[in-house]
Amino acid sequence: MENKTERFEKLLVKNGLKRTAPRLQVLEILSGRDSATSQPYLEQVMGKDADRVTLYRVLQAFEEKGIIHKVLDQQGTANYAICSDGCSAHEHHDEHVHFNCDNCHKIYCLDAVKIPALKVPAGFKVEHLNLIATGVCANCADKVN
Amino acid sequence: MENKTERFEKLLVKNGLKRTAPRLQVLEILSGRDSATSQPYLEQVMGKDADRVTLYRVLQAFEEKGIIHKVLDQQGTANYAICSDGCSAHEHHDEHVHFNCDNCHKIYCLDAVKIPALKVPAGFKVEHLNLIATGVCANCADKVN
DNA sequence: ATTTTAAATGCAACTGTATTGCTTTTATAT
DNA sequence: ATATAAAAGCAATACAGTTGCATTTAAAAT
Repeated sequence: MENKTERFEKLLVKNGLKRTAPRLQVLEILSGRDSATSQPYLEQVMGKDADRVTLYRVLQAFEEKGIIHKVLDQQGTANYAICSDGCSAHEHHDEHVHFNCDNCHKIYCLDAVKIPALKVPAGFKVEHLNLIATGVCANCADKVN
Repeated sequence: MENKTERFEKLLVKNGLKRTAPRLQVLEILSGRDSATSQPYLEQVMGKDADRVTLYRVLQAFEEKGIIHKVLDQQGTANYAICSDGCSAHEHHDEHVHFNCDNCHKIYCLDAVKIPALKVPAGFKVEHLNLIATGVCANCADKVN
């Protein structure tokens, strides 16, 4: 079995992106997390390994190539999670529900929960659906009484 | 028939808020719009009639009293729209779908379109649902051919 | 009508997220 | 080994939103 770094390197090359240290490190971090990740978080854990601006640009490049997808938290901060298979630069297939925990503020991708189709008023043309549920996540259920 | 300003004044008093010029003016503006409104927009149209901070505080007070509800646009900026009847400080009943136009960037409240109930994984407890559809609105349909 | 007072406004400074322009470095192709 | 286009680094800036504090004012009390 090939190791993780090799997989990430192939992923970059496949998308026409150079194999650089900041990019590999971001992929490493994102893949090790169970919830969506923001630039400020990456900046904090990576310290001087990467410039603030580099992180923003890495995230933007990954999103454009369909490697990660963006979801805003309740403060309006962008958070990113690795896309499930089937996403590409041309088309994102990430129309699953996101869950925003009021307690720990993590954002989970509920990949199994799809967003139902919607009937909108005449004239409106829906391109994408974005459903964010807020509440208490499974990990916090105990702590919150 | 009582005039609009009288209605707004009663609305403020009913919610224990003083009848001030900035508040009345914000209600006036919000009621005259067909889409959700941001602080920066209010600041722009009101000019020196109200301080930036005052507008933020007015919007916050209105939201707490259930007079308006908040919806984030795709950039994460807060936008506000007047609540339909039935909202109060204790409970918001604004779980309708919001529509974010990719062309004019307006945010519409589709009051008629309710968010369907959702089945989430065990352990997660859903408190609120927030569904934003993006695409092209009825007004822009022609322009975008 | 005048005074009192709690609430609201205005102003200045600040925080945090994100972006832009430009220079330097580096991965990859030649 | 060299050339070059892409990426990273750095500085400055934009923009939404917040906080602390002094001043003003709506509404209540006298």
